[in-house]
Amino acid sequence: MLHLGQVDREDDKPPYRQIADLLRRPISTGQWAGGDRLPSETALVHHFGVARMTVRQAVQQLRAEGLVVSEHGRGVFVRAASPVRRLASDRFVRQRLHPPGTDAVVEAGKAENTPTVDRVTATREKPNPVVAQRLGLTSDDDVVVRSWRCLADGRPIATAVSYIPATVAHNPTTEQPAGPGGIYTQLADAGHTVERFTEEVGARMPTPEERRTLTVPPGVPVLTVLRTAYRSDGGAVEVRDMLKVASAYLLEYDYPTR
Amino acid sequence: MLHLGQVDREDDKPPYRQIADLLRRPISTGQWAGGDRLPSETALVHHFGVARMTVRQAVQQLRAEGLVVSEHGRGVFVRAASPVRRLASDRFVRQRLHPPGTDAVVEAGKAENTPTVDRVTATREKPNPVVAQRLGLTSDDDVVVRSWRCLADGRPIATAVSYIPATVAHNPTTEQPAGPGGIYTQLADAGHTVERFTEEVGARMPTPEERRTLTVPPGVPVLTVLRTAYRSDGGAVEVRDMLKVASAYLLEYDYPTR
DNA sequence: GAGTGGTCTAGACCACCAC
DNA sequence: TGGTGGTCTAGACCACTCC
Repeated sequence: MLHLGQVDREDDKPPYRQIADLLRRPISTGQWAGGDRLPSETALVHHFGVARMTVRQAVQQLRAEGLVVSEHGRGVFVRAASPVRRLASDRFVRQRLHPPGTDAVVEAGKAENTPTVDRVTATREKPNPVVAQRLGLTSDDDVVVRSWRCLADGRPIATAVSYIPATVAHNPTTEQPAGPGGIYTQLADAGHTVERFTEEVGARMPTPEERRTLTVPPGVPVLTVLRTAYRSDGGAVEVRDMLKVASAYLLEYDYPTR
Repeated sequence: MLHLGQVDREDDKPPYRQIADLLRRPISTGQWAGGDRLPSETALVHHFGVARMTVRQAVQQLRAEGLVVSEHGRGVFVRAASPVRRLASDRFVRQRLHPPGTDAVVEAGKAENTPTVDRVTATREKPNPVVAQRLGLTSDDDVVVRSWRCLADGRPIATAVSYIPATVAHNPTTEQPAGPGGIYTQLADAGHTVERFTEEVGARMPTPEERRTLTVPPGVPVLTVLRTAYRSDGGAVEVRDMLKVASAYLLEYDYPTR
């Protein structure tokens, strides 16, 4: 237990908040490092002299902040400060466009991250209003829809859904579930060289289903990235809807003043 | 109450999750619109035939997802889908640099948002390691630190801290707490015309203190934006550390393929 | 089997809000 | 004043993990 303080029943702040504060301190100072186990709930109950629900509420608070993760039957653990992946937009695109090979993500961090892709699907559908608007289509046109999931070292870190007008993607090579790596290259081969991207970046909490798909612990938000790719004539050739586990990504952008 | 289903005690899924699912449905379908009040806890207790703590756990789940907010003594309300602000990076910069006047943020949404700034501070400090590295300084150099808080219609939506080398900012005009609007203009006047920016964008849950400063309800993450401004000679003239309420922002970037 | 967290119950008192 | 959510208690049983 070490030096954890005590709850002050005179204080206005409710006990569960005080306990959360007391637990947060050794975490933020690094006394408890990533991976360390917190004292068990029963230990905390005895130490603070409160009911178990009160301790649980404090821990729940820390979970919501993303500071700890609890594992059923094992304990509550300080979340390891996850190595941040960098997605350098420009290099990212260059690598994707020039060597047709390598896919996924360029990262500046440790090289042991092995990016893989699974859950690849490819269908032909009518576009939803947002996609239709961005691609300059009507709801009668067809779009080729591809989706996949990105993993690093086998752990899911992102999902993506790509929409391409059927008039652009009717080329058989792009019709196959080609994986994310080659889409822009294939578009270029088909005469649709991408010249410019826009990205709209936001963040929110994942839905329970997204949490399952990405296996993110509670308290970690997702970055939402909606990318549109344009040809030099200004026509949009792809809309890509991406969801990235926030703790695994740092998006990098570089732009001139004018 | 309408058509809310019932809990299936045979189901593996614990009752509180089932209840959360049942409550989520009318919210996501729009049957309960933003601002609508959910049935009271006691009503839900009677309807589902469970203990109050079980209902509270379900509601807590929805709160963590940011779907609802609870107000002490009034009820639990569906969160209004907040009007999204757009920060168009390029226009944003152009407006700031050319007409020295207008500050804050360019937004494409409704025009009734009146951006204001408060809690402006300006000090002179030694840089922390991250800032020193980015500005190419040592920990012995001085930086001029400015911080402020951005509000829209009086509601806090972002905080920012700006670091400028004292050698750049020693000009008295930039020494004053000038507010965020004019910094780049003032730098240009002082001969440090900014040519290029990089931004690193991430997301995380706010700390309790950040929650207080930004008055964000639980369940809403913050976007972290670290911007570095460069002169044409490649020298960094400013590092700006920004925190934006995720539900109020959509960051927009536009970049070419190469 | 012992220890852990996950879930649930049936109460209790309090603070806040609207009427 | 009555209804709302906020907090707390003192139990209970379960599922999971590790030995």
